[in-house]
Amino acid sequence: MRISQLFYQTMKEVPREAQVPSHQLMFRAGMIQQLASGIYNYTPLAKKSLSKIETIIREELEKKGCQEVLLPVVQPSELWEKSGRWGYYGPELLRLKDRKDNDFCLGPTHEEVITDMVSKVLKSYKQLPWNLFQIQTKFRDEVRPRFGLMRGREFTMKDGYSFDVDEEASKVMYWKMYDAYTAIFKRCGLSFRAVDAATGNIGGDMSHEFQVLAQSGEDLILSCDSCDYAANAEKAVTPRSAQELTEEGMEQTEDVHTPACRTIEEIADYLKRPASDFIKSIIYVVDEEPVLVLIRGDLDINESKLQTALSANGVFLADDALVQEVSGAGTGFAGPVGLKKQVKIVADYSVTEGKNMVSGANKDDYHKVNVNYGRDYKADVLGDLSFAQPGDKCPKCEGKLEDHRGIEVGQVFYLGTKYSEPMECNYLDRDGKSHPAVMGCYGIGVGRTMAAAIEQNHDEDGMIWPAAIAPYEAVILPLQMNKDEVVAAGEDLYTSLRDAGMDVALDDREERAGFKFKDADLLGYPLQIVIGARSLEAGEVELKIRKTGEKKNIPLAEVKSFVENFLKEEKSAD
RNA sequence: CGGGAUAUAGCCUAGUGGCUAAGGCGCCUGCUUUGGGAGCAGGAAAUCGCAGGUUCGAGUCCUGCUAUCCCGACCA
Repeated sequence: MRISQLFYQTMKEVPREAQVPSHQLMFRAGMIQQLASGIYNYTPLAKKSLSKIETIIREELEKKGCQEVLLPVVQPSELWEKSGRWGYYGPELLRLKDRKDNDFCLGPTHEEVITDMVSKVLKSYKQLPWNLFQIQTKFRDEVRPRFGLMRGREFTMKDGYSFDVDEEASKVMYWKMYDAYTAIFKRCGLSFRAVDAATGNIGGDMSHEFQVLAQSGEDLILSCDSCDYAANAEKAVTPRSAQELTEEGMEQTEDVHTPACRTIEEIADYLKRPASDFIKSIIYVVDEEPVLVLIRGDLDINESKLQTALSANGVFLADDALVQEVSGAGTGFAGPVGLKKQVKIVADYSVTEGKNMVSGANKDDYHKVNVNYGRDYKADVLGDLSFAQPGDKCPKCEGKLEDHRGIEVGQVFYLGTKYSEPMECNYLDRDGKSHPAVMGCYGIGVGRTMAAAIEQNHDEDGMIWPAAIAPYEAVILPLQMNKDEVVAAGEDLYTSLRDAGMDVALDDREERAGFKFKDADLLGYPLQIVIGARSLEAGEVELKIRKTGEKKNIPLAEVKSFVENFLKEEKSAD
């Protein structure tokens, strides 16, 4: 590409809105423009990088026997009603109507459509397995889009879905995809970790996230300092377990007056006891049923674990009216003993760890002291509902968990028959018996991967692209555009590198040297090939490796092989 | 959805109720310059987010709306 013809513009300043490095730098480099909140235009530089990521994805998936399809963005509500998600997907699902007043949505994901598609073709076990993927636009009406491409509303995603005869075959497929993802992100030149993850709304019971390690990451990851255990903090297992309490030392419960003490902090302060002496009692609505959730006062309820523990489709905080109805008191005074309305009680292991705890008394302005698990109340479900903390013991070994920030660029799920059953995606086995296909699903955020690469690889001068996904692998910078021999050397080199199959740019603009250097640093070409009058007299050009800042003079005749070797090495997956 | 903030030229910003809304970046013309975002001269570019209101007078004050960002809640 001749930069003089490239559609782009670089800038020295960034808008106040851009907060994270990838957003700021992509803006300054003219790669993206914001069209609306969470919705962006991608200019040629961005599109080139995206395409390279997509190519890597396609190559690695095809190696595993995956086949590419293309499914609609606009999807009829019927499919979503069939899977049950039309009801509980919530406002993130952008719904619209056509001229005939029929309901549609913009696809935030494609389980429904693909399962429907496959069900029309699937007849026999002989056809399986299938693994289908697409690279396509998704729309999710995020409550709070932010950080440029990191959390947009409209974005490009590779989503894949596998169909197998049984759980065993599906799990083999799962690990095959795990390997493919590992290969993909390695080839993209990213430093990442695969971590145990929660499955959330999408369902299923096994999942890994591929997290690019970067300071600006939105996710908290906990990993063991001595074994290979790593998990998203919302999934990471805590060292707690259910304790058997003896009655020894348990004292009589008693209601105490605690006016206007609604939060743990207020009541702890008022009674002069540590937060860990309290039982935090929060009423949730779980699949339309009120549930009382208990946890020790110094811990927080992990809604993701709660949802999993109850095999629920969704968990939401109850509103004040429901709190009143269940507990008989205003918010802040609920407790497990003496509820006005008996509801299911779910408790974290932590409430079994102490005696004579304090909870709400289900009476306005009163708390109950000396509440003991087992004697005074029991939970219908007792489990691990808290967040693991850095420093906690590793659930797999004797090591300690340490924390990292991560950007989730991919996730793999084992789904089971969550979609194939309601959507009647069935096959006949050897004996003529019908079974739902066993599914897995696998996603990669393409734009987010690009943004994550920048988050992980930049300095104060600009981006530092991994060679495999750089918009251009190298740039040729003829410095004195008024000197014919400099211009000619640039043109020759440009032609020769391009003929050798390299993706290079030629900065043929009538600009001063400093200007070109600044632009080249900002755009982050892995390699800058500088052609200046001085070194050219000696038959040499100067190469600058963007990543290390290293500069070396090389005879013109050797440039091609040097660049070739450099790029080959940079793009190799280690 | 709660809290906070912002909206002035393509971009970044200044602008105390009062004259023709100011500067930088970028853009155009000419000269000059050519190894780290040069210099000089000239020029184009603004419905001050939208709608009301207060006022002799509003970019500036008030109300409503919209959009955007930040923190939190939320988030395959």
